Amino acid sequence: MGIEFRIIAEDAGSAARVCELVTPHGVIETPVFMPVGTQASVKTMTPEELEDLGATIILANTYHLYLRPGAELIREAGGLHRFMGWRRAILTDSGGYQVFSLAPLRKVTDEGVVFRSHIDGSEHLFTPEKVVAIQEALGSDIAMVLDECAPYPCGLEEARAAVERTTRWAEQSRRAHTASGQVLFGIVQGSTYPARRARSARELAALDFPGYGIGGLSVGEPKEVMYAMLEEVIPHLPPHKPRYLMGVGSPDCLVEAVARGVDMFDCVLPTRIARHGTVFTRRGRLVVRNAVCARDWRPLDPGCNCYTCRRYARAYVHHLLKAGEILGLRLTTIHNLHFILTLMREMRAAIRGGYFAAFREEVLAAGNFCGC
RNA sequence: GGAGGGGUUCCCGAGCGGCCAAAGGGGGCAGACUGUAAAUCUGCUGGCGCAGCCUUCGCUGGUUCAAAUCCAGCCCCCUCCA
Repeated sequence: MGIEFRIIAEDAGSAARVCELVTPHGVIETPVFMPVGTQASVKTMTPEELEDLGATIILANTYHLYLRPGAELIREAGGLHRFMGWRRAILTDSGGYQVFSLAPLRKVTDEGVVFRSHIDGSEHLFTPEKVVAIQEALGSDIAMVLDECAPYPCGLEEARAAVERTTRWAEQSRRAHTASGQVLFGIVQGSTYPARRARSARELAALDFPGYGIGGLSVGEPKEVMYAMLEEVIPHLPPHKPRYLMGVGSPDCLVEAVARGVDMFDCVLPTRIARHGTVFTRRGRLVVRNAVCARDWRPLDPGCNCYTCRRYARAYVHHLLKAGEILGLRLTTIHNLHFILTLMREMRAAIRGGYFAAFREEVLAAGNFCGC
């Protein structure tokens, strides 16, 4: 029940590395960014477009797919890949994040999480075992254990309870997981407490998962705190296993996390802000929705060779966005995913080529990408 | 020609003597967004030397301490009847 994970190159000046992760649906080069397709769809994108953009793995969500259309239906379809027409790899998140994002609609107990459906209000109990079973039915390549994602800020006692529960649930999940062709990752928690983080990492490492998620970060804490937590956690994780920083996202955070040894990422930021009218450029963020772009005939990011930038001016994309045209959402999404996926490709090349330090400086010089 | 109804801040539209610079939408302007309850959410939207003052509710006069609100005349618009 292992997973093939090879280290291809390591940066001399940091913990950054290039690896290959072998899945039943292709080999993934890391550091990798996984576009988020919560409901079996990366919003506005077709699978073909995602392939063209160079995505090798995407993310889907257990909680959402369980509620609609249901795990059984997806099993009937022949699994998530066939259901959605995506040939490459899929990672399913457990629903642990919904513990955080749907806080008003759920109750956490030692047994699991009871959610009141955000769709129809019905109650559903998610236990670690059940969440594993759902993901086995979905047939993703990588499944995640149910965890308790604590909010920020979070008191020490609350954080401690959440980690202990998460670790206990991880053990139960590990035992419950039987699917071949799918691997299950554990998740490190511990809020912003170094000792909790380190302990969580050690305990999970002892459970010998094929990979490790680092969760409960980028939930509102300062970036420096997030970086500090990574430095606390990663030394305790086995070097020959993939490390996945869950929910991160912005270009600067990506390089900084890679420099600290993270291999995998997912984030809604590029796709969400795209739909809301903001795009990434080499010089920072650009709000195409704003009036300055109304008569701007340049592409979103001069020098970018994505489909959008090759064909359209800011003025046109601005108009589409103002007019509420669906194409506008698609064009900005294509651009932002291209930007992030290209950033990751360049980062891998930089690590391999021995110039990661310079590359990192260059990305940080572009400024603050997530507005905080 | 006759009978009704109506003209409100960028647009639609409420208000029908003071609590009205005027509800609510829309539009506009800006902000937020990091394992997606998110094509969403938040703020601002007459001017100024801004705890106050000035200009604004078709136009012109008038009544009143006080009018977008009442009266008179005029100008437009809509519906119906001839």
